[in-house]
Amino acid sequence: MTKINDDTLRTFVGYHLKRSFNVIQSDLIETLRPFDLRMLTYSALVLIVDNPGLNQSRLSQIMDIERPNLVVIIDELEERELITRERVPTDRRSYALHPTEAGRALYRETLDAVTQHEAQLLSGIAPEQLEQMIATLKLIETAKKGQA
Amino acid sequence: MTKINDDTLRTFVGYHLKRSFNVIQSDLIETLRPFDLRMLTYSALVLIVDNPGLNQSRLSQIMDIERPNLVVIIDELEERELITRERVPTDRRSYALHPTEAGRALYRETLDAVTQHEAQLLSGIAPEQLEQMIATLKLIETAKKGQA
DNA sequence: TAATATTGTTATGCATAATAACATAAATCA
DNA sequence: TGATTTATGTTATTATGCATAACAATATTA
Repeated sequence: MTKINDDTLRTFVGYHLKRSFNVIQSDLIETLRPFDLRMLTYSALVLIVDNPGLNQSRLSQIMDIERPNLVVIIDELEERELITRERVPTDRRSYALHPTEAGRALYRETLDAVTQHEAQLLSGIAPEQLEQMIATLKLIETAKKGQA
Repeated sequence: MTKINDDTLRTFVGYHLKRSFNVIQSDLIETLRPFDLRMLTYSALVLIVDNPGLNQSRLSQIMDIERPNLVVIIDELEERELITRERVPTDRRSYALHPTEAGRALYRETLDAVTQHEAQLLSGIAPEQLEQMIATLKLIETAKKGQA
């Protein structure tokens, strides 16, 4: 069983990003499973609770997904009565998204669970080191627009 | 156009990882498009060139994907005559994967392109800062097994 | 030898993500 | 004002990534 050489791929920042993200993602999926939430439905719920009244267009922008892909997510949250779609009088094309009381309750429950699971997963890493990394990740996030 | 609040999601390391990875991934997809390669077919090609003779089982392990999902990737690389599948005499269940000359040539071309594109994308970030981040990412990568 | 495990494969399903086309409504502009 | 353009949400469609079950061929083990 000779060890496989991935040194070439290791020269890419993206390779490291993907592999580490996979670990966190697996953990998150397991954490959300008992609540019957997927990553995207969870993200959407959090953003709606924190930004009540926003519309789907804005939500799809911040979530970095296309509007058509958001429709099914919102459908699911609405069907489960975690959020509501309300016509906006001043712009009858769009819907204002609001959490229900059940939505807010689920938000609190899941926030606790997700926070604790991630903290547990990363418990072996110094907080300052994580903060340092997040600062660099933010630079990458804005690299597209920021560069020449 | 009020700014959307994603402070809650920003408390999660995974959120930052995902957003920054998206930026790098978009760039990589564009870089690979002229070569008609996707991320996974590219990764597989690189690993086969760097580890000639390995089999699909081992390759799927290092790539962190399930064996069934590797089959189509290998099919494509073989069909394009970038690699070959060769029966192993000592274990007739498995195939030894080898790059063709065309495969090695494409490897060299794409390696240059990918390296340069990533360097350009991240040119605004200090190399030491990136190295520091990679060290942290490696810790996360092994967090699953490493923790209690 | 019989039972078990491994390799590669097919089939299948779910989640994520992108595009085209459309109806409705709003904004622009000429 | 009326005509054109733009924005919002939607449906349909497609590609990609990723997981599981089941299987034939082969190898290993008990």
